[in-house]
Amino acid sequence: MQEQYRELADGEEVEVEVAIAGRILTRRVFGKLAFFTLQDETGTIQLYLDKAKIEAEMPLPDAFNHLKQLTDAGDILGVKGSIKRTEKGELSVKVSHYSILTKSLLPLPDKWHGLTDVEKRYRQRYVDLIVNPEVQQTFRRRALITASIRRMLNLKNFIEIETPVLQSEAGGADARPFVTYHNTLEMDLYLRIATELHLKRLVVGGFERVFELGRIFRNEGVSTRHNPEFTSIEIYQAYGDYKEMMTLTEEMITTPAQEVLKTLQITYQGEAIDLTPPWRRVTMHDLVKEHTGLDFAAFATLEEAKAAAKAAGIHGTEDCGAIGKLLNEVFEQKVEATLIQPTFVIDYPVEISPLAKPHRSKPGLVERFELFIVGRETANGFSELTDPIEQRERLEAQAARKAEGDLEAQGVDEDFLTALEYGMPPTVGMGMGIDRLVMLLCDCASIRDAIAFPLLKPEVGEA
RNA sequence: GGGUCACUAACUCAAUGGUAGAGUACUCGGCUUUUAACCGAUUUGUUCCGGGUUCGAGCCCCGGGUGACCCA
Repeated sequence: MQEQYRELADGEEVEVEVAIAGRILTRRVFGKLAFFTLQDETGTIQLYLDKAKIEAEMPLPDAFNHLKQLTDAGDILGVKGSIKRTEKGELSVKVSHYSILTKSLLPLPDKWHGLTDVEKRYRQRYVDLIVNPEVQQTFRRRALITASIRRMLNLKNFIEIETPVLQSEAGGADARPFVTYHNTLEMDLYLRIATELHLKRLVVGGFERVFELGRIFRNEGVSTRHNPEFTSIEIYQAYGDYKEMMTLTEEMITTPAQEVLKTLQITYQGEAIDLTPPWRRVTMHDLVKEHTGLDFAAFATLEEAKAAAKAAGIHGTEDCGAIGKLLNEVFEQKVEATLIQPTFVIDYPVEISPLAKPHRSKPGLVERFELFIVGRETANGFSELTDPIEQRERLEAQAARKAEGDLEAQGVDEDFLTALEYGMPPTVGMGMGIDRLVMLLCDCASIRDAIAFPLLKPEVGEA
């Protein structure tokens, strides 16, 4: 409505009948005249409430005083009237009829300072949404972003299939699962920690382009970048390789950026980010060399590499039992935080990539990429291991760690191995955290600003 | 897991170890062009919880809770 009557001059009126409803945000009341600010989903508009007009039009005696006395900020009001831009330039609905639709029993937070207590904003998100319009905008954008990704993938003939949340074996990632119990089956079930193993079953079944955008659960701590339930997208493409998947990953971020933000030049926490593709693709070896001078291709032994890394100021080198792990350690300590602009780090050591297929030409490496933006891992993809025998060995190694007490290790998913034994086509897969993507595109400092109802401990005396 | 900080009225915030306060909101009165309207009046409390020190604790000490930030 603000848009529709943009051209209306100050003091000018239009004889149309409009009807709107919304929440009263502020009230400015005089003897025989009042101004309310009304908010609905699309924005705010002023109500011009003239005693003479209302009482001429409404049958209720003393209608104006009723309105003055019975309404508070926070109430939901429906009105009919005409359009007028006031002498002070504020577009208003000149009210002829009103109806109090819902009474608010609790007062709204301070109209000037608003609700700033972070804890209260998360605990009572409904109040946060009423008084902080930018919060609504984030969740509106989040919905548009996921819709955009789905639309784009559907156009490329990817289909979304929902896979089980309740699983008898939680696999596909290294993480502690949530455990629950099925009463009639008398068995423990786990909430999924990834969608990977079921989506791969679908690839075996003949779905060549499949994805799922959905909630997964990991039984871990809470921080500005972690919420125990979060949303991921995993996507699998048969007969594709990691280079194609990198291009698709670019599109999965630039498409929503372009459609929702209308730009590829974004700002995250004051840092300018250019999303214009193609993004830099660089090997982990080259990046480490670039930032530290260490050339891991030149080291003949683990001991030699450790000594060099230690000299370069890397800590925790003793825990690295393989050259690949050491390389990754150096990468994490010296390179990761510097990758502000979108960068695909490629060709990972096999030691830290248990589910990825060996590199076609570089021994000891796998065809894997991770996407970094603002120093954070944003996506992870690789050509999938399809060999059922090797997969069994790797899962059994995991199960052994689990038996030794590693709570994040996976068990053996026998049915998944059976699926692989029927034969899985060469496939590339990719996973991306939707909450972190929303954080990036909506400039959220905390993951809690990208999740409507983040997990909080109950307050004492509550619940 | 470790460290730092915060928690006082519905909201935003004050209060040297000495009577718990202001603004907003709410309630009442006045006002026909406001934009945090204004003017006047009234009211608003488990100072996060539990101990301790003290003649006296919102403030100091110990323990706990919730949250924020940083680190691992």
